[in-house]
Amino acid sequence: MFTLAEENYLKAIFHLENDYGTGVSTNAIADKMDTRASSATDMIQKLADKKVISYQKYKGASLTKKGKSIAVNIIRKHRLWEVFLVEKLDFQWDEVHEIAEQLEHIKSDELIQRLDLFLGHPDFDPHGDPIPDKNGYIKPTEKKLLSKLKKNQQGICVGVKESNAKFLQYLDTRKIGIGSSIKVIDKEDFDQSMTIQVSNKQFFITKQISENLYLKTI
Amino acid sequence: MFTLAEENYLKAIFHLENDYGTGVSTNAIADKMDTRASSATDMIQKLADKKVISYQKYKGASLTKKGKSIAVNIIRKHRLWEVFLVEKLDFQWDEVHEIAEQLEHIKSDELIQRLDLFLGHPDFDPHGDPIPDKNGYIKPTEKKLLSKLKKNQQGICVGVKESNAKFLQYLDTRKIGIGSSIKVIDKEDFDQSMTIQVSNKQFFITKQISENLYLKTI
DNA sequence: CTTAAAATTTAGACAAGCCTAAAAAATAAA
DNA sequence: TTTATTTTTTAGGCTTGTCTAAATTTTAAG
Repeated sequence: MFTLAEENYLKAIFHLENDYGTGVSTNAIADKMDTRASSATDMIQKLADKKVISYQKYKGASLTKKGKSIAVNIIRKHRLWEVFLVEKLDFQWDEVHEIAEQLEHIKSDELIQRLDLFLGHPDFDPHGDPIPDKNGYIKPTEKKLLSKLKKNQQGICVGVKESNAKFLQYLDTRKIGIGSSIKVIDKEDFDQSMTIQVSNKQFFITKQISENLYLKTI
Repeated sequence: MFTLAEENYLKAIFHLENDYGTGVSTNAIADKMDTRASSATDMIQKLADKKVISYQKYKGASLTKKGKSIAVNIIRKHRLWEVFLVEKLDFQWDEVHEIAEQLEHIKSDELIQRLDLFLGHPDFDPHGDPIPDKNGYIKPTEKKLLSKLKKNQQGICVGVKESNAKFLQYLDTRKIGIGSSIKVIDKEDFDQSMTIQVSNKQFFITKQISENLYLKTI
């Protein structure tokens, strides 16, 4: 069995490997976990002892098959709970992360199986991230950053890159959410700013915004 | 803020005070927490420092107003989650305790408020125990042990005293659950055994059983 | 009322998970 | 390639919550 801290480290390493490739540095882990490098080293050594990461001194860490399976399962739980919070308890999508961080550590396979059924086996969480199935399979999604789209291209919003509350609240004021259809009306070359259309309304966004919105292009 | 261990001790002390009156002994707490008396002493001292119990060396402990409010809130969360598990996820009432033990420690007032609403503000959990309201008020219930009933008296099953899985499973085989109507057909004075009737079927039970079933008498 | 037994507390240790400070290794710069 | 800088690890400590063993207090028994 794994402790809460161990689970959180495994999750962090998974996300880091996903975002920046295999072989995660001690500092990167410490950073993600908001802790010191020495603490990260301690935990890395413990996780290596438990065979959930492979690790050589000074060479960084990466998840073993077993470690990855544990991490993916935690992510599955996290995302299912987020769906529950938004769909059933009417939370806003920018309010659920912290609570799901707690709920993801509840230990009961039966619970997650039933929750999944109760929610109708959802494929995506409220941020548009795919929910791994019970075997840990993650459906590959072809999502593009809005900033990659050219003039007149369009797509469906499936998620955000940075999910800090301020940004999500900004999106809410513009009525942009998962499922919103977004079309690029115009794009300025020199600063990458865009005019976009969302459900009949057009407005202007900066590069900062377009680089943090994922679309599934049609 | 209180740690998981602290919350569990507070809950244990609450239940002990409820069942056996005020001023709970160190041994009783250690027993309930399945730990050693010395460990209980340590925690008792810490909780006294935090003003959530009042305590004098060698004299036992009891919850302060603040401590009681924390304990009741945990119990509220526990029982709401139990309702969720049974009503929404179709768990059996004997399967939910362990999971609720974990869920009760999730920290979010907003979550519990919304869960309560989602469940329709239930008054009782699946074991027939009352759910404290958000102010900590517990509706007083007049429940009697089945063993206290005389021949020909009857009542509605509202809960169990000991809720270990084996006992609950026994009840299931006899189709006894919350809401079951139970009538005492006959009672033996010498060993307190009874013949009872549950939905047209009569059967024989020992004192052990009748002392662990709570009925709301009509 | 004095002693024996039981209950409780204290003392000292240990694992988990964190910290700071210092040492060692790897990488970058001159 | 030698030095300086950054990264990583080690060493030693701290807190939480647990333990055993020993000391103390309370309660029960004679």
